[in-house]
Amino acid sequence: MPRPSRQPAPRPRPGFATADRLHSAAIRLLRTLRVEDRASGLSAPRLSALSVLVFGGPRTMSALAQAEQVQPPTITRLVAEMEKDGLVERVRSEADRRVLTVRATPEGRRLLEEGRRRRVARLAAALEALSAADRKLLARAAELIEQVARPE
Amino acid sequence: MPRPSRQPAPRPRPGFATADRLHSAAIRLLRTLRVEDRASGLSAPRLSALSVLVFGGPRTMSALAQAEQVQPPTITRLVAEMEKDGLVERVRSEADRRVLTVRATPEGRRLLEEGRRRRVARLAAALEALSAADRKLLARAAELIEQVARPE
DNA sequence: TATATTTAGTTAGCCTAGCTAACTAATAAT
DNA sequence: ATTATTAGTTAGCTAGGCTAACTAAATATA
Repeated sequence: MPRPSRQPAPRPRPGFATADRLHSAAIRLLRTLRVEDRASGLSAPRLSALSVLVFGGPRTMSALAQAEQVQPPTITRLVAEMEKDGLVERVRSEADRRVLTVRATPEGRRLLEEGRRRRVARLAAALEALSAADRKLLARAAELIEQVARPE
Repeated sequence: MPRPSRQPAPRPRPGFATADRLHSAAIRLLRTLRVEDRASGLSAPRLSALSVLVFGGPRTMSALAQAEQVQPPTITRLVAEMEKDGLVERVRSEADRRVLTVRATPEGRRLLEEGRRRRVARLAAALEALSAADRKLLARAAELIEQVARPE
């Protein structure tokens, strides 16, 4: 008996099952590592913004909003509070006086890197349960994911 | 010249570099897929809680709080609002009348699964840029990550 | 059995972080 | 010169985080 629906049967993409498993694994991985974030004393939005600035470099308010997938007013306030706490600095652009460039302060960078070290250390400890070959496979997988997960 | 620090030189763990790369890759991956979440009309905390209930099954308020790594009052309110919106239900336990079990409603499940489908579809599309062998490698990597990222 | 302790969850009240709408100031286009 | 566009802010609302203090049920203890 044919399917009664009006739409054609969904053609299964080759990588759908893999995508599903990879998606779940990534969620579970980050959920597990997130427990280390409490120790930093920074909220999730602050850690996330700081990570963009530290690992991706300084950028304008708008660019930061886009990276964080939030609206501009959210960034205005977040950055204002973070600046008050000495985590970031805003610099007015000479070329275009409307534009503000935000960058992490040394203190902000230090805090973020410390937190990241804790997360990565926990993951590294967990990876020791694997064989060297499996770790190698994961390293390669990380490369592939970076390749594929380019923000469009 | 020996290092002047008081602590012994940090012995590099075998998997530290791999852990670092994997961590970055996972962050970038989920950041990329997150753009699909707007379409669900649900906030990040709601999607996250719903995902625990749908994929991990019903659980008590406390267990949900622990899974979400938030304090009990946060869950009380989140669940109350989600119940009002028909996403979850609370059921008083017969055995212990203090305990409430939370579960997703069919509507909650439907919304979550739709959203997940969108995220996974986007990832699957991206994976088509890879060779079948590379996709196979990622499937294996997902298994390894699941193995390693057990919430302790 | 009566009381005390522990446990599950809620309420109150505060702060941060999300949003839209409406604004200012600077630049670019007409 | 004027108009339109762009970058960011302000105002004001809602959702979601916290701690402290509470209620009610279950468990332990005197």
